[in-house]
Amino acid sequence: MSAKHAPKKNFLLEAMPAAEFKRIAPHLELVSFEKGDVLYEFEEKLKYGYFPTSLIASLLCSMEDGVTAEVAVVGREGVLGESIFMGGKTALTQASVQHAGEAYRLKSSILKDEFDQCGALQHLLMRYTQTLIVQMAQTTGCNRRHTAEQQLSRWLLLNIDRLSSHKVSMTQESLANVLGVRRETITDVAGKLQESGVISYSRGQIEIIDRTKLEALSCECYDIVKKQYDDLLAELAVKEGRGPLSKKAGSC
Amino acid sequence: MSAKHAPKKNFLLEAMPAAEFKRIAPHLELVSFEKGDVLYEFEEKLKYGYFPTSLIASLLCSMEDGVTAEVAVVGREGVLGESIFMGGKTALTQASVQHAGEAYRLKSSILKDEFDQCGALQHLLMRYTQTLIVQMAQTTGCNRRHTAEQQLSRWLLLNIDRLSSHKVSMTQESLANVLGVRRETITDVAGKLQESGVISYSRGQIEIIDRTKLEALSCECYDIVKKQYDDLLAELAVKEGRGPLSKKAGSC
DNA sequence: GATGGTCTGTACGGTGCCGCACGTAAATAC
DNA sequence: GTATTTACGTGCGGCACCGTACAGACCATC
Repeated sequence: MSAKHAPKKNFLLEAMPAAEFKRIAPHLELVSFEKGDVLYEFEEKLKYGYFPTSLIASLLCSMEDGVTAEVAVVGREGVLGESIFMGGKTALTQASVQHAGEAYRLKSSILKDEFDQCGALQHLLMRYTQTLIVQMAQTTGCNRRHTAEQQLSRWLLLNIDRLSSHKVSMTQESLANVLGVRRETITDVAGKLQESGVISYSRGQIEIIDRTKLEALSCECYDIVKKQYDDLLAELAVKEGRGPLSKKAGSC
Repeated sequence: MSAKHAPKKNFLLEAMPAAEFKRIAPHLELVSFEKGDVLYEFEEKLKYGYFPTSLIASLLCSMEDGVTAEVAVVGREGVLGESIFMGGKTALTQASVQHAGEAYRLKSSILKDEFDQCGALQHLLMRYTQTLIVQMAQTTGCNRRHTAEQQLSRWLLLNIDRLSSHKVSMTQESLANVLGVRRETITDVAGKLQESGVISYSRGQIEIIDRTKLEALSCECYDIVKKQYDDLLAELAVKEGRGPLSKKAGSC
């Protein structure tokens, strides 16, 4: 199931120059995942890196008592399995599929080798890792300082951005897991959002009715992460047409 | 004030092969910082990367209302200013000095150029960035799930590890800022630790009396971050003698 | 159309931390 | 040695979220 040139969109793959993409294209496999699938566990040896096209995954920190907390959201703008190219062998977090969909997977060895060519892919992956770090930092602060309502709003916004849809499929139970709160707290908070006409919610189907209100209810964390994401995309778009990325010639 | 070969210890610099170190050595400047100094603000353009030898800095996420929350701790095992080599221009977080001390600073351009040689330094910095990511992820979860007492214990342990001392100089006010809680909460929690003979505390001087108890009071987050840190150090030690790092020959 | 599973709503006491206000004691300044 | 600053202690009401328990509402299946 080797991929044609960008049949489905992953923004990082899309931004690669054609010559480089050709090298890895034969090794890309498009695979499907269901909600709840775990791409890898914390400290697990990584066989593949994943470039989502339609799925969305959460990077989760799972605690001793079994509860979890989301560290970051990754969709088609990113990649899963940073530690492959960052020089480690094992996963830095758990990665869990929140919205079913597809991703290109690439064997760790291939990904690492291509990364070590010090070409465009290296730049792209590191650049993306930066946005991931900012998202993690902001999530840390958000967990410390903001209310469940703000966090739910932020989460919904981050996810519909990555879905290009105003509908999210997610039970209160699942939301509680990613946000690291009780299921009842979600019932409470989501209920308020529904009353004020911001969302409608029924048996795991959330529909965003009033995005503007949702943004107002969210905290600055959304804006900060969004800005990073936008900056990254803008940068990727500039490179389109697959010219060489602006990298110092001969630096490697 | 160019540096001799490793006159003070920064573990990353120490782990560089001699040939590479020679290239950057003339550009390293040893500089002193006081507690409270801000090395860079979030989104600030970075002039220098910093390799701490004796100082300890916090990476902080600062919120709209002026409050802050610590995202990670960086000491002589690490580097400050990742975004220089990760391809961005601006700081991903604020970096604030918690314990006065020294660091080697290196102009961004020099650091970036050396990084782009795809040699040992690149590997080292990326490897370190990984441990940083794990620390951030764990801090996120810790903020979500653990009590102020657990977090204070974790913080103290992380810091004395980096100081090789059992004394920490830090007012309750400062502690409240990094942990993202009220000053009074620190009074409360630190008071309990003092009563049970774990620490002694007087006007900004904390002394760890019973490290074992402190570890018991801390959460698993300390162990996880510590393990990452130990693994990194072990890896660096193996490379000592400044042989070439195990990097695929000719990959660049 | 009865059954069992999934998903959501509600209720109640408990607690960890907040916000605020004020008091005190040690260090510093002069 | 008096004044001021810095650091710490305390007390009280409040609130967000927790833990637990249970009830209803919707869905699938047969």
